[in-house]
Amino acid sequence: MQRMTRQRSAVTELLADVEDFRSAQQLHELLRGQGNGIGLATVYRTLQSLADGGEVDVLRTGDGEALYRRCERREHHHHLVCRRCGATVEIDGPTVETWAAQVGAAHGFTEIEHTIELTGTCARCAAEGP
Amino acid sequence: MQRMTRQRSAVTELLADVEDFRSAQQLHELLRGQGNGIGLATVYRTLQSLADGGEVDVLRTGDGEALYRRCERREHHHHLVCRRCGATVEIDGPTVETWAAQVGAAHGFTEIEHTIELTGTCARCAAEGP
DNA sequence: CCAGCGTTTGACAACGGTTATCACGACTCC
DNA sequence: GGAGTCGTGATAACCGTTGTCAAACGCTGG
Repeated sequence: MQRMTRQRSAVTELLADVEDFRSAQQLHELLRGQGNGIGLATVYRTLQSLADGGEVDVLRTGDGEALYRRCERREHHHHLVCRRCGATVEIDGPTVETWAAQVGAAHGFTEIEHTIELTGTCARCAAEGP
Repeated sequence: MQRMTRQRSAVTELLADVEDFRSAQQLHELLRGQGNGIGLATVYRTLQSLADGGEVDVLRTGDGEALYRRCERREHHHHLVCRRCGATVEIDGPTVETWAAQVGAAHGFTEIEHTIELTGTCARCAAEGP
């Protein structure tokens, strides 16, 4: 049975405020910074259980680090992420969904899943220059 | 300057034989097993340099492990991978390329890159049952 | 309100994949 | 053949993440 603790609500509230994908360690630091004492292990556990429940989305960075974000929509969708500032736009692409299913079926594969993530530089970051 | 050593050619030859995505550690074991003494660090280094040169493709598994594979085509493409046996089909999708570029541009993002990977169960594995 | 009990927490250790270190060996060019 | 360069490999360090376990906590029924 799931219990509501101070730590758990601190994490969910923080996620509600933060727009972009953040690592577990960043979230831990933020919580510490705002006076909410919390253990790192607890942050990981909480994020994991939220992810399992589909409450947050998980993204793997190029070097294997996991990033978390609370998304607007709970249904299946993808992301367009700024490589500079992490700003994120939620995307849904009926086009690619059907494309993925067709390609899989064409090669005799079943139970197709797909990972689609777009990365770019957002307008604001592009304006700032290097 | 790149030098051709016994270890380097052992890795590239092994990659030429192996069809599916393998982890650095698996490749290391294979090399050891076939009598080719080689250090783990060297395997990592070699794979990294091959990946930098676009000679092999790198795939990140769900838990952050890196998998390597020597692909037929050097141009940009994607993969359909069997989640059971690792069998891989190379895919190119003009559809998704243009879709990705359009979606990015529509949100003011520039220098769009995309990650698209399909996972499924191949016909052979599906036939075997659980 | 309180006691009891199962859950959650958190400091810390352990883990697993990857990368850095550095002494040694191999190769190259003169 | 000697000097300088580059590659190797055992080992240690790294870093994100997960396991451990006693203590603290939240809930529930009395």
